[in-house]
Amino acid sequence: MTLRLYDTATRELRDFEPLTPGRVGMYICGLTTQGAPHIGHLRFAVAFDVLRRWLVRGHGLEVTLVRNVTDIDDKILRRAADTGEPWWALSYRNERLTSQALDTLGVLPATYEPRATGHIPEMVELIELLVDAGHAYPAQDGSGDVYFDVRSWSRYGELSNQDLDDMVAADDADPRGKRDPRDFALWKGAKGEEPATASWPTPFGRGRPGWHLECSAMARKYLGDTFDIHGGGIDLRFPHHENEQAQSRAAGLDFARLWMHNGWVTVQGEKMGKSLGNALEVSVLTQEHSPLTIRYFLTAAHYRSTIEYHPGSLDEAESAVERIEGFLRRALPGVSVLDGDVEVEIPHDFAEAMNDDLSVASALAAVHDLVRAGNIALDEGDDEEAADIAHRVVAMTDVLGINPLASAWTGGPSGDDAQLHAALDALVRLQIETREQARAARDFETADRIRDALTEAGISVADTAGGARWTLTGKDS
RNA sequence: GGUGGAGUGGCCGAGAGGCGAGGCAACGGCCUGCAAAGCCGUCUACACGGGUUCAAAUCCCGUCUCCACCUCCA
Repeated sequence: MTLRLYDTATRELRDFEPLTPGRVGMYICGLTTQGAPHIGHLRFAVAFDVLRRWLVRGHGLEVTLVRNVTDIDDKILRRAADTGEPWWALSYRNERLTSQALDTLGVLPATYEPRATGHIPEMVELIELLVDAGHAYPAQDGSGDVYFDVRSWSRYGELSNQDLDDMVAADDADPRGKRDPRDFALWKGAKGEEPATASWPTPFGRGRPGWHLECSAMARKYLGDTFDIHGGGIDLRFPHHENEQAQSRAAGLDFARLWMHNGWVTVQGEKMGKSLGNALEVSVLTQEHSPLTIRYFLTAAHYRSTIEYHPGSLDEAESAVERIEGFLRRALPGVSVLDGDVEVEIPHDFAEAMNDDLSVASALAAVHDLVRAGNIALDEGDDEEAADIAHRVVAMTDVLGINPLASAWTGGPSGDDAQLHAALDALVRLQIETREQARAARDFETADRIRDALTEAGISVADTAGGARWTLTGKDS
């Protein structure tokens, strides 16, 4: 089956064919280090994590995923100056926060995460290519800036389908030294008020990278002059990605073959912003909801759609997750951790949905349909069929990164957690045994008292045909 | 002004000419000592106005509303 993906550049679905058979090179932008990330910032990583998993699991491809870290820019320098913290400390602190948040959400690690500041020579090389080709020039005002000459590149605007003459120049753009106000900085000359640590020596003088150049340079270094997929948030389409593509192509590189952009997380219809951002940091949300619930919420809609966040969104996601997990726990008693098994066949309707530009919502419908079928099998006492279905559900949810039995959420079968769980299990079983005896004697008062006490302690007990089953739900439930 | 996208049942959210996606919530039933879970059923929706068609949420024309980007935003 062919994977079809929507290409922002051509605005149509295209059959995906890797440049090199069996291998895929992906570059995704967006890991911000200006501040702590909220779930809106993390959506791109979740969206492309699903793509990456499907390329591997559904198509047997070997994926090289490069996720850049733009660890220096105007905003970082400004914020650092405001607080007195060194810019590199601020940037690294936020990079670590973001990495932790991604780990929490079960996003698989990138193959590599290059930092802009570690690739100055590669950028210089690219600038020299552009200057030699007549597509870039040093600022005429002696500022040390080097600009890309948009008028020299007739294909400028091809990614975002815009005509240069229709663009509105930014009000705050400083036209000094530029041939055209829309020219953008490849390199920024050092300014007196900026810290010495924020500049590097180059043939054009001391300075620091412009915003877009690092991606062109790093994608080229790790993925080659041409690579398969470039992704990021829809807001990056212009100017960031347009400029990346312009400078790379003007330098004679083919650059990305397919562009993918994810939609927003909105709150009351508006792009999630700083004012709400603090309340929606992963570390805050995990106080009320499991990481899996948050991941489910971010995964469940199509990657190009906006996701509307409202109070209650995560409660709904939690119910859906519990439905899937509840089935797996019943169908696979005694199995506490189960990662996807490549031997298990992925159902066709699921695969077709995923191949249709990652139609996750349809794929999830396939999951839920199968969960229902599995629950029916359990009701009918067909444990073998139920277990078989459960393995398929694990395989499907694993592709989406929302497998409730994945070791990513449980921390694995070994270690302190496992020991604690085993100890707790022994204690709870004693209680359940006492309760069973009471129930057998029709002493429901005692039975309910035991169940209530366990519930109070955050342990829920449910009677099933196969005996009582307990789960740790926390004191809220 | 330019570019891209959206408006679907109580809520979230798919679909893109003809079989009621799915989830959440609610209500009724089955099961259960009770509960939880599960299963069955109910709630038959596509911004508005025209048009094309045997058939339109889906195609065409027009209108309204909303969101995003237009040079350092996931």
